[in-house]
Amino acid sequence: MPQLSSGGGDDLGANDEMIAFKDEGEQEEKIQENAFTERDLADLKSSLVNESEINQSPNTAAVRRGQQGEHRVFQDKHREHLEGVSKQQDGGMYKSPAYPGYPFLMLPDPYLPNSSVSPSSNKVSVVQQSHGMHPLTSLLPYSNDHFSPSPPHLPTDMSQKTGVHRHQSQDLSGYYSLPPGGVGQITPSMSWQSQPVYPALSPCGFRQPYSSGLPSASSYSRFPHSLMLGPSGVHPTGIPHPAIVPSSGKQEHDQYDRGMYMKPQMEVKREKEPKKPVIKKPLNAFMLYMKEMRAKVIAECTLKESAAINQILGRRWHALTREEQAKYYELARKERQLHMQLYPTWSARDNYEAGLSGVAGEKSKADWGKKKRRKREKQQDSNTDNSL
DNA sequence: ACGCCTTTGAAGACT
DNA sequence: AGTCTTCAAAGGCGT
Repeated sequence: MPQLSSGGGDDLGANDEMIAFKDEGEQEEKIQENAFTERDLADLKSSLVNESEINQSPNTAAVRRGQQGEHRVFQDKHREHLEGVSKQQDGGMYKSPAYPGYPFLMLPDPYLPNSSVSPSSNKVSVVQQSHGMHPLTSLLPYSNDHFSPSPPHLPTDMSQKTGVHRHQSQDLSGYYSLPPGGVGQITPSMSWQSQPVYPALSPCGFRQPYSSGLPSASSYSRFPHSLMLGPSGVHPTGIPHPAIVPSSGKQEHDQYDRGMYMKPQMEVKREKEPKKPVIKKPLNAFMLYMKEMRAKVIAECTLKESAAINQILGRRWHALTREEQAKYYELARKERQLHMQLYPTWSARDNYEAGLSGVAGEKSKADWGKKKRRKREKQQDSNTDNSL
């Protein structure tokens, strides 16, 4: 792999890595992406409309799968690259920052209550955003007061569950400058706040400033509202950890995400029907990227449909340089580490069908199999249609 | 009210 | 080991 052969410890942006992109046609895509014009957006919109008008043609899905396969090639390679990156980073990347910084989670000095981010500081404070925040993103702000390896608010079976496959990460301190038992502070290497992380190219390809649709302060432009932290840094609900949400599906997730915090109406509902909280999955790199960029796409493309936005973001994701993507991969890795640290007993399986069952992790295998079959049948149907 | 769409990546289940 | 499935976010839309 070119990216792995980049010298074992060399900078992420080695030339040979880019050559690999070019060979895979990614370079072309990048060029196209940079040239993503308003017309492209219109095309995308119209194509979306057409897709729906063409009766959700399975061919579209097939094409998309093909494209995904294409992407997978890149992703696989990229993943391998990042594994190499991670090894490098493990070796002290965050002692000597390789990246300009992370676009979110950490706030520049002006936004930090104690201005904890400073070259001389060994820790980065992260405060809570008020709404629309990723649960795990909000994990970071939690102080040691809130953290315990087995948070008291967790359902008891979380800690007692058998078959625990998670264990305390021993190398977490390599990423977070953790005091004994402490989480919520990060090593200071992300001295990113002084540099623009992304080119001034909008998600739609518009080369126009973000001044119109986004917060006027340029500093804020890198912090979409969904990633902005709230004033207090304290979870208003009293739930010690925002990654834990009521377990009944989208609606409550939305409540969580938008205000994060339970509305009175919700409290009434909870009184009637107490539900076990759900610990959400940590966001992967792309999800983190989407979370950051979504607001910009919405503002500049006047799009609201998430499906369309996600398509744009998917393209832009592939248009990112490896260095840019690596930032998100690394951040996602950190979040996984933190999540693992906070919830050592948590498993992704806990949330399988959690929304339907209302009881995380207790959905029967049979029910899970039903859904699998249903989806499989769905795909078979589309394949059948394609073959006709 | 709830599921789908749409994206990528991680994790778990399955073959 | 390799493949498949689910879930994570988001908000409009359809049922």
